[in-house]
Amino acid sequence: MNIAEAIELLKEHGYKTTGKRKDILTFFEEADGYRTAKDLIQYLEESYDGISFDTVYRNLHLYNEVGILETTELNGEKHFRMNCTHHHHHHFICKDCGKTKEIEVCPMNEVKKTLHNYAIEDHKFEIYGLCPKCQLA
Amino acid sequence: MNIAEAIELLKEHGYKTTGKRKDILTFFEEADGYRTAKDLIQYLEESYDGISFDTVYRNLHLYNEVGILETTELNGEKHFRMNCTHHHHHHFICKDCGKTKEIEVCPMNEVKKTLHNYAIEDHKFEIYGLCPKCQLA
DNA sequence: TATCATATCGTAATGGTTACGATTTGTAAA
DNA sequence: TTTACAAATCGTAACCATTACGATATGATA
Repeated sequence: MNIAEAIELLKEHGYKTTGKRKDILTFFEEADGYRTAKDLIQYLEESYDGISFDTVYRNLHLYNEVGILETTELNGEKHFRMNCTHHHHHHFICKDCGKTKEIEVCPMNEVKKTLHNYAIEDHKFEIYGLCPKCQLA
Repeated sequence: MNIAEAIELLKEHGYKTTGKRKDILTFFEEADGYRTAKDLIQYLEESYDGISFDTVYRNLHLYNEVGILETTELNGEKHFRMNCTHHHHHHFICKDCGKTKEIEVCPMNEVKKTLHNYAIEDHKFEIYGLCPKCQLA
């Protein structure tokens, strides 16, 4: 998902294009990994003095709903990243910088065989640790 | 992990055995699935009027540290269950009742092959949905 | 049974998130 | 281009799970 696609998606859903919304997209495009609401607020405050929590959280939820962002919970805090739409995969997540590496392995087909009569709605497979760069730092 | 093992484990680590600590163990043994701090407080208040948050959370953390409980985060709230010590496995978790079913599949060996130079510290593989009982209810 | 480290209490503080009335601003129609 | 209005944002308070702390009570050991 890139910025142009995201703006198009918002328009399709009838949402307005505002400066802040564009800046939020820019932030996540540059981030290339998971970021928190706090990270985003810090970024936006450079351009907008006194940005409202309401604006930040409302847009994060909106973006998540329409599929621009995906989210995961780490240490009691929600983290967001640009959605990878192309195909199903999972992530290695660096605990230090938040950057992710795609993992192609998904064991769900195998798992489904062992879960007769269970209604599977969702699954989460994440690997945590330090990326090569952050090990050196 | 059963209650006797857990109490033994606490003693080994030099922690005292109190009525509340035993009751917390009873709660989780009967629970047979993931429960929140709130659930536990509700249970303890039946026997102890005005139980302190401090007591509840301190003991939950303690139990997690010594390996009596394992924990996961669902919907922004920490959930705890008795630790399954016997072997490495993952869980299907029912969104309704919190009960779990063990999943023997673990794709980490395969994943490790694709993560050269990454320092893997941890991983999470969980399946969410409704168990057979909760689908009927 | 005396001692003392540990456990608990009562409650306030913290941190992330949500909510809301008032105000501003894109957008599309006139 | 102006108007009209729904949507977006602001400023701030409330919410909820969790953490923290000084004072008090209580298991465990000697």
